[in-house]
Amino acid sequence: MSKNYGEYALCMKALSDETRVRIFDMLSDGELCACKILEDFNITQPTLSYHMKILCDSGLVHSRRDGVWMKYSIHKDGLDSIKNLFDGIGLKIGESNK
Amino acid sequence: MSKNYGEYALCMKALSDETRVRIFDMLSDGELCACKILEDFNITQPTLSYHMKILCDSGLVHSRRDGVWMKYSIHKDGLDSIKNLFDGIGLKIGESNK
DNA sequence: TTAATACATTGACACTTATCTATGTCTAGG
DNA sequence: CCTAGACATAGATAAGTGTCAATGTATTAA
Repeated sequence: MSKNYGEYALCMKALSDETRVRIFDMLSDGELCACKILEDFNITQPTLSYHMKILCDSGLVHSRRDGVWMKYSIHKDGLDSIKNLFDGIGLKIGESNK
Repeated sequence: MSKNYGEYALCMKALSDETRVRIFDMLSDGELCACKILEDFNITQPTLSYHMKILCDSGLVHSRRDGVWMKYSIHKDGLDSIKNLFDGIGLKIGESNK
């Protein structure tokens, strides 16, 4: 199974904006709706919507409707994918330092 | 110690390009000189120089002169920093799924 | 059906990015 | 002191990004 660097780059791009990496970290505490996230930032609602779309398209964040609200949470598979990349690199680096 | 999201975003931005994430992964096998890296890509030398500067500025890659050559390697501290971010998030997500 | 609320989409804009060609800088050998 | 090789910098440019105001869409409640 060869690595899909395009997908890795897409995930990194999703987290390459300070607002988005903050949102991603917020979601580690559990599911949040858009209006709750919006309270923490000085951006407009359309801008947040734009950022959430990028996070969801990357596969790192999952969304679902709950009535009028959109609930966002971390998509474990997406997180595991990049964790595996860095863990693998870390192992190889660590080995060479022994 | 609060998280420096700006630095995280900078690291992610450094890896948000497919060429750069490939280079970073290549470096997990050990130090490489620019001319060796260049062989693996269809880009010009100035473009590679541009990418290496971004990787170095992010703190993820270390560079040193060796005579005429520039040798690049992964900067362990930079890698550990983002590994800690994802590990921390992974732990919180894992806990909530127990 | 109407209104209110939450979110998405569109269009515009300034700014950033990835790439190239051309040129500059630094190091080692002769 | 030249020259050649390896890398960096500058300038140009097409494409992409983050932001907003304005508007559209979908859901719930009355």
